Amino acid sequence: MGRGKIEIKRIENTTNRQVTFCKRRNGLLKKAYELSVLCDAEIALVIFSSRGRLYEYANNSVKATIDRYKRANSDSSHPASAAEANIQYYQQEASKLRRQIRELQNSNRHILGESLSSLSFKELKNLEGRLEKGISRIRSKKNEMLFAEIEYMQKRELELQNDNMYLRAKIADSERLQPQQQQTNLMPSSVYESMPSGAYDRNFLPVTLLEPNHHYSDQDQIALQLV
Amino acid sequence: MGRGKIEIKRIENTTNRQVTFCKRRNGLLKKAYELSVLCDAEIALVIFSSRGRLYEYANNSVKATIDRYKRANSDSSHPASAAEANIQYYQQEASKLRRQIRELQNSNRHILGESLSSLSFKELKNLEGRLEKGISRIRSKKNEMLFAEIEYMQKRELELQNDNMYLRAKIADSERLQPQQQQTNLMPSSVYESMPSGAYDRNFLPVTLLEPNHHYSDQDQIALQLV
DNA sequence: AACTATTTATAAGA
DNA sequence: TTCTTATAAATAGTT
Repeated sequence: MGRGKIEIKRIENTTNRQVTFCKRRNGLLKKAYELSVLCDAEIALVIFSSRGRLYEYANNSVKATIDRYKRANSDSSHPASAAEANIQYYQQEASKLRRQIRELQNSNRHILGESLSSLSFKELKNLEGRLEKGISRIRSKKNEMLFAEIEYMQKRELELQNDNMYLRAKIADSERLQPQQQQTNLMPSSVYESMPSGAYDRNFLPVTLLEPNHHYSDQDQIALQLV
Repeated sequence: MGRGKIEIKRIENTTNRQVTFCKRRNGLLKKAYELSVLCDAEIALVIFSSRGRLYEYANNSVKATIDRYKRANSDSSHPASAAEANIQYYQQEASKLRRQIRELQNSNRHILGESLSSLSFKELKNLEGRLEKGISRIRSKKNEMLFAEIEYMQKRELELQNDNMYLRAKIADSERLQPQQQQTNLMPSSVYESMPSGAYDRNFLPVTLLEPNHHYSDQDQIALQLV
């Protein structure tokens, strides 16, 4: 594969041999990986370069696969030791778990509209239905959060109005008791009086976005635009 | 490398997976051989198919190379017994896999609109977007299948019409040659003549639902109502 | 480390 | 399974 064809025999030129080793080693490792994934095979690959450097690939672990190799070669005759039995157990466990993961990943992919080719029309229709239900639940949840936030803000508004009234009453009192003092700016006109109150007829509402498990203080407010 | 590109993920279709395994296994063994010869490397390759069959390649011997591998790995760290190391490895592996499963299950649940309480508003919005994309992909796929089916039916209709014309011509011929015989019912009026032909102005169309990887015969047709 | 002309591998179909 | 063929991927030789 390349500019020219080469015979399969030892490459005598050292540099050339090293470069080719590097390229083909990577190729081989990649192919081993692909085979293991595509075909669900257990693979162990150990490579020593001519200068003794070690490279390896294994989808499980080289040791585990080699153990299995030894067992497979030993004719299944002699009884497995306790340790081996243990290892077998864990290997089975792991492969069960991997299968489960594959299934979940598939289902996840399907739900997000990927790898759909393997599905039948009926399955697609089913999936569509489930997605629609999911999306509507998510929207409900969003709405719920928004309304909770609005409610919170309305309560807060009332509190502030009450405080406000109380403060103004207090100021009015103090004016009555000491009318000779200058008090021009002590009683600002309230924002709440200069616009129609009540949240329902607002088109835009800055709300604090409630974060779950977050303790609120007046400092950390986030403006959120209702869409 | 082939008629189409494939994703590197487990091939779900069993036959397909086995065929691919056979081809790629041979490819991998060949590559391992070539690397060992070209670059004077020591290689051991062990492959277990998903059904447990063993394939191997080694230029020296698997055991010798594995021994060298063990020696190469054993300096530096203290030599825990192979069995112990294995068990540790698998225990870690299993717990990693279980965590992964939990995460996937969570994500799956969220996608279907369950267990939403732990999500923030922003995460919900994000999720909504992904679901919308997913649903639109699913709908595209459904449409694609329906259109493919319609196209197939249109082709089939044309074929049948042609056959029909051919048969009627033949009957007409035979009538001309043997006008003395009774032939009252030999030439039925065609369905295709008694209704406006062409699929475009139909509101309802019975279609065969193409199932992927299914070999079609005229026997297994499924009526599908277009919605 | 890139680049590319070729060779190889292989996916899909028969 | 095995063969064929169109296409994707790997890589030999070069810069």
